[in-house]
Amino acid sequence: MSVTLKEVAALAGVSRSAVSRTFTEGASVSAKTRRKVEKAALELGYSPNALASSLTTGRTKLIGLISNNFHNPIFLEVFDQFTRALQERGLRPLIVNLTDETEPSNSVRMLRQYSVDAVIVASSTLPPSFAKAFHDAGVPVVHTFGRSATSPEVHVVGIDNVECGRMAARELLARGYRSVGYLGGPKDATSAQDRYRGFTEELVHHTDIDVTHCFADAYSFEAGRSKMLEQLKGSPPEAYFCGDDILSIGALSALSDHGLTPGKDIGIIGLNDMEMSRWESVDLTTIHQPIKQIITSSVDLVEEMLKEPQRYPEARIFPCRVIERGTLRPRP
Amino acid sequence: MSVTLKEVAALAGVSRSAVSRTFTEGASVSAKTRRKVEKAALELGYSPNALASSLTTGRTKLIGLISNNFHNPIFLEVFDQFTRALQERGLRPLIVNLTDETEPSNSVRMLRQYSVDAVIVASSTLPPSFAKAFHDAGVPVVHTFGRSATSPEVHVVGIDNVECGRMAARELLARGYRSVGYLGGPKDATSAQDRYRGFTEELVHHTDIDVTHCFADAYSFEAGRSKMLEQLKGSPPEAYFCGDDILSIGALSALSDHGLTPGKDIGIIGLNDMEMSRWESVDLTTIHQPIKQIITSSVDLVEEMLKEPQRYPEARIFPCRVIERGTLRPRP
DNA sequence: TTTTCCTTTGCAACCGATTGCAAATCCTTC
DNA sequence: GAAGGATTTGCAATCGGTTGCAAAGGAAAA
Repeated sequence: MSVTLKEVAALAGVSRSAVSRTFTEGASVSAKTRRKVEKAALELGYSPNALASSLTTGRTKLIGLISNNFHNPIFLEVFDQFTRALQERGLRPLIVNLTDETEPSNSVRMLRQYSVDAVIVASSTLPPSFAKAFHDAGVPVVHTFGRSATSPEVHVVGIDNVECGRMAARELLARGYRSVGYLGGPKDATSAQDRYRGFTEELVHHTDIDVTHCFADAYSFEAGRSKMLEQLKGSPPEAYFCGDDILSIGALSALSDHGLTPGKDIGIIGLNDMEMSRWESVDLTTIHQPIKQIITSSVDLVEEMLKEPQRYPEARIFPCRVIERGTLRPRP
Repeated sequence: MSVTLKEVAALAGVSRSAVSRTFTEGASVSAKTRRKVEKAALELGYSPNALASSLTTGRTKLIGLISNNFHNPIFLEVFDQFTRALQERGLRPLIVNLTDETEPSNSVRMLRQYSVDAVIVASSTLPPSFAKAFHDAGVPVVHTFGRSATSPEVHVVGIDNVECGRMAARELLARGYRSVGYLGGPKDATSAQDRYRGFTEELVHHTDIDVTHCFADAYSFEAGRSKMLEQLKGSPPEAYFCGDDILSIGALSALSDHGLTPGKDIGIIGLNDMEMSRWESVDLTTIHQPIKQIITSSVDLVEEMLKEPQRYPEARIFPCRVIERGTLRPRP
């Protein structure tokens, strides 16, 4: 079927080692043999079998990329960035889509079977223990969008979710809202928990402000929408911090059902600043999360771990900032 | 580092073949040795190295998944479906993100280096020749969302784009629009071309109907929006067939800029019926493309090609249907 | 118990590469 | 032209498995 080292060696009239060496960076080959080999390789259409070489080198350049957020449009951007960043560095993403049915522990085994060089867990809804399982199995791991504080054993790249919660609270205060709510992601997601904590912490001394909260079932449009519809049945606060742009957009849809104008009747501030939030029809005030930097940094970190597997774990935290658009009333 | 066959064999007190055989379906091992081996494997935490075995078996269970549409939200659904369908069958997706910078021919070489068992080209904007390159290199390939007519050498799964164009034209006619336009995807995409052809073919005998057309630069929100803004500078037709929902949504945004109400002032019909099109705020009349069936069928086809590599190429075409929502005026 | 046949087992070669080591070749330098 | 050192080369072992083949073991039949 496909051309092997041996055939190239035969055609070039050299040993197999010579061929191998012409294709490995920094090996010792004379210009003459290199020429012969390259000619033969071209003629035969040879390119080395990465998997076979991984056997001896111990490196596959395969990186497991695990996620479970296939219903949040931000993840299209995330995948785009990740796949580009990885392939720019000659690494190949092996995707794992963690659905509710799939047993998480399976993915550890499976990725080990394919001897991935490292794993990126790209999700804020997977527990730190999940990322740690890879670490324990001896697989270098980076938890992108993970919780920074309580993950001392695993590299984390992302944002300070607690601080984002505070930031949202401050923003709502600054605009004079007297009652505010948090509409978070799933209760068991660390991001939802941390944002909640920051949000309430910031408001705890403002006893004159009414604070409520609730958690959506998922980071998805439908979840945000239905949770907001539920809220609107009662007496909702003046403004909401939604734990994610897609929740915000779901919430906006619910508002519109009730004939409420965002920014006027009810304030909404999101988190992420995904492309869609910039659309004129959405025009969502939100907290910008520097996705691209986070992802580039994650892949940098992966590369560094390949060189130095026992590297001491670190948390790389990127600052966020409020992007003012049309879904909060103006500052007084 | 990781546990190997040899160590398990040693612990279990059997030969390496015995261990190998306990882990390969349908090999001949007695219940007794199987028990011994399984015990030892469990104790050591052994799982076979898929890549090493691929060397002899010639099967990696790696499937190349190539796309370039990372700016169309429908592709999040597409990736979700593909990754699930593949992993349900024990296959692993190796993603290639074809950006403008990446040389397409590189991806052929790269995927061969990783000896993928097959390749899925999931894009309607890549030329048939791209898919064919894999075929020529001896790699089984399925072109999902590809052009059916002119690709006799490669398996294609998707829809009849010409027919969809006709369908859109008929729908606009049925609603009494007297001037209609086609706002297509990139001019060099076969899907954009075929939809255009069907659309104009259907209208060619309706000499009383004014037909115009234009092509957006990409299947993206921004491209749809800016192309529609451009159209609105002139004297636009009464209704548009947009070659994709995301183009439609971009177009809707442009309409709203001009204070035009879709369905009332200007009609829009899209194609795809992605999740977002169902959102109340979008409420897009569109032609439903059965994504899930297309993807399941693509993966089925991949599986069948693994069994029978020289399988005669076929086109699997799925019917589409109009989904009526709010962006066309009612039938008279 | 012996013969026959079927199942299970281990040996050893092989898959497509890499790499340490020693031999061979090439350059310098005298 | 020979000695010396630096490069380049090929051999052979190795990575972690699979598999054809022949030998060993077991069960059934005689």
